[in-house]
Amino acid sequence: MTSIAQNLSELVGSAFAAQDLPRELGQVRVSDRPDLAQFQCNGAMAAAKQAKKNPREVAQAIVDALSSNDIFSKIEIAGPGFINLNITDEYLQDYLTNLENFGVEPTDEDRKIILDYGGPNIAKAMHVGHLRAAIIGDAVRRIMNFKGYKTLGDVHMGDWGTHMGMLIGDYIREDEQNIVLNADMNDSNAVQKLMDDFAVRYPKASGAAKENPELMQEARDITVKLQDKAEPYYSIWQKIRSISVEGMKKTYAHLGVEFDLWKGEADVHDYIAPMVDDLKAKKLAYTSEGACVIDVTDDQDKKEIPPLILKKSDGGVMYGTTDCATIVERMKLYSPAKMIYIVDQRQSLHFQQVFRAVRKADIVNDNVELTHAGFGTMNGTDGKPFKTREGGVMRLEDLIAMAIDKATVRLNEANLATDMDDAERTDVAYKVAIAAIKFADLQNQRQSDYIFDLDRLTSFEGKTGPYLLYQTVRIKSLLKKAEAQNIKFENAALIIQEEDRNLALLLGEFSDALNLSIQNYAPHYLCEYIHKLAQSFSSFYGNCHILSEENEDLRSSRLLLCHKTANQLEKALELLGIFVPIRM
RNA sequence: GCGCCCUUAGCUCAACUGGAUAGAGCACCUGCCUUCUAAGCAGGGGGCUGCAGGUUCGAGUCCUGCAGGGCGCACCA
Repeated sequence: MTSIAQNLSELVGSAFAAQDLPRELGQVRVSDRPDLAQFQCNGAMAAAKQAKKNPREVAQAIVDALSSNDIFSKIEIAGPGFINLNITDEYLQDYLTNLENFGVEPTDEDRKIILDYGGPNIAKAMHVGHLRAAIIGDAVRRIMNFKGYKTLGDVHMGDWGTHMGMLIGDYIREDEQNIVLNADMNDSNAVQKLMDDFAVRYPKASGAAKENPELMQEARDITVKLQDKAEPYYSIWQKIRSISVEGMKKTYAHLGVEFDLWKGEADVHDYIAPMVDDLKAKKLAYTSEGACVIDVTDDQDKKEIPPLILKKSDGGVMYGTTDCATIVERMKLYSPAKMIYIVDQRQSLHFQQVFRAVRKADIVNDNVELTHAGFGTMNGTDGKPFKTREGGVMRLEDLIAMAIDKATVRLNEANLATDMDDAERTDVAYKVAIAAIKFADLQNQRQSDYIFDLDRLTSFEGKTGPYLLYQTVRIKSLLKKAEAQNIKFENAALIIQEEDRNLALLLGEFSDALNLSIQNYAPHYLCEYIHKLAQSFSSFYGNCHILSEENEDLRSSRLLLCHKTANQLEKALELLGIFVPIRM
């Protein structure tokens, strides 16, 4: 069970193979000229080039081989050698009637896939800069899980670097470390107060260290001591970390972003010393300018790649060190097939260094894929890296709150809100808000920069998350009415007519979109598909009688088509981390 | 200086990895709520895909050069 195009690819591929041509050239895709055909295969032209034959002759041989097949209602050669294909309505009915798992074939990969899509620093308020990694990573995780991959999402927070030295240094200098040490973790007010304290103190300490070299040096020294787990630094750190994690979990939960592993840089500390010793023994690590480094250059390099620093000259470790050690740990614990880092594109040199280092050190072999699935920078409407009017970065919680407010206003304007109780209204506003934010972000291609536009992120009309929810809710409302009228349609025969055909064909594309998203670690392919499906339904809904259709067979058929559409929309949205309210 | 990325409609973005007539949303214009939710539908205008060459049956997509923008280049993450 796959998509319609994949099914056709097998047939056409066999026809190519029978002509001693590469099977892959039989790849069939949905036509980009729907006025000419439903599906197309372009392989004949490529095959002709390889075999030095006339493309139309090659195409003709394929067409002849396919013509005995009764699932095609049209097979034509067009232009230089396009093979245009239409399927019969009987085939389409049959495909949809037997549709299982939305046409998605499970993978047979049973090793783990590790997804790294968090990276927030502890003690810092989460801001909109954390949005993309969280949303894209969570969607990739959900999508891969649905395909049957065994994923592990790791938040991998920044908790072992110099920024911790700055914060701890500030507490000690002000002699206020007891605020942290004595905080009662069971008192939610105290915890909140401390988080607010971090939010003020950290920027202050960080700014001061940047201006004052002595403070910076002090922060570095404390960081080294912390990394040696010396007191009182380590105790203060532990408390800061556990409080921060609590806040972080709350925000991620609010966003509907989930992780399997709540690990940080510090968790792999014990792997570092043995790893460095091993690298020294292998003569890969050496001392340069007082630091312990590993060379990662390659003969074919066109640019200079600096070595990866494992230990700074003061003995401290950097995030490259912990990243390598994390890979050591992941190999040991999970022996994964892939590790995918969904991290800002600007980190690409860093990941290149890390990946080379661990391959060179034989920490991972060629059976393990290491990918930096980078995403573009979030810019403001002026094209520069995003800042609020006050010059800061907008907090993630503020963004969510704004979107919820806007959704609540919109909801109160609608007539149907009057009979909702407060709990339902709150739930609907929340779901609409999250859908708006997530879909606005996810529909962008992952790797290019994008403009952070608050109006767009909290927009509910047009190509938005709420539009998709709305269409899904409309179908579900119809189905509920059908149920209330005791209309049974689950076992109805599908009747494909002109009005239904586009929607029906689209239902057979789900797996194509899903696979593209997986291959590229890019949810925007799935977004594109969902939008097309929702639009196609909306058009269908506007043009056809469904519940009000007088012909009972046709009515049942259409209800069944609606039912399948709703299921697919709801599932696809779920894979993006978007959830559908009962009504809106 | 070296290297990576980007430039598509007025704006924000797509284009199934080289295919046919480059598609959506916003904004603008024209219709449609006494039939299933108007957060909607039907339709319209709007493009030398930054510029110039090249590769080939075929280029927004690949190669070269140029212009403009962003980013990264040893002890921050």
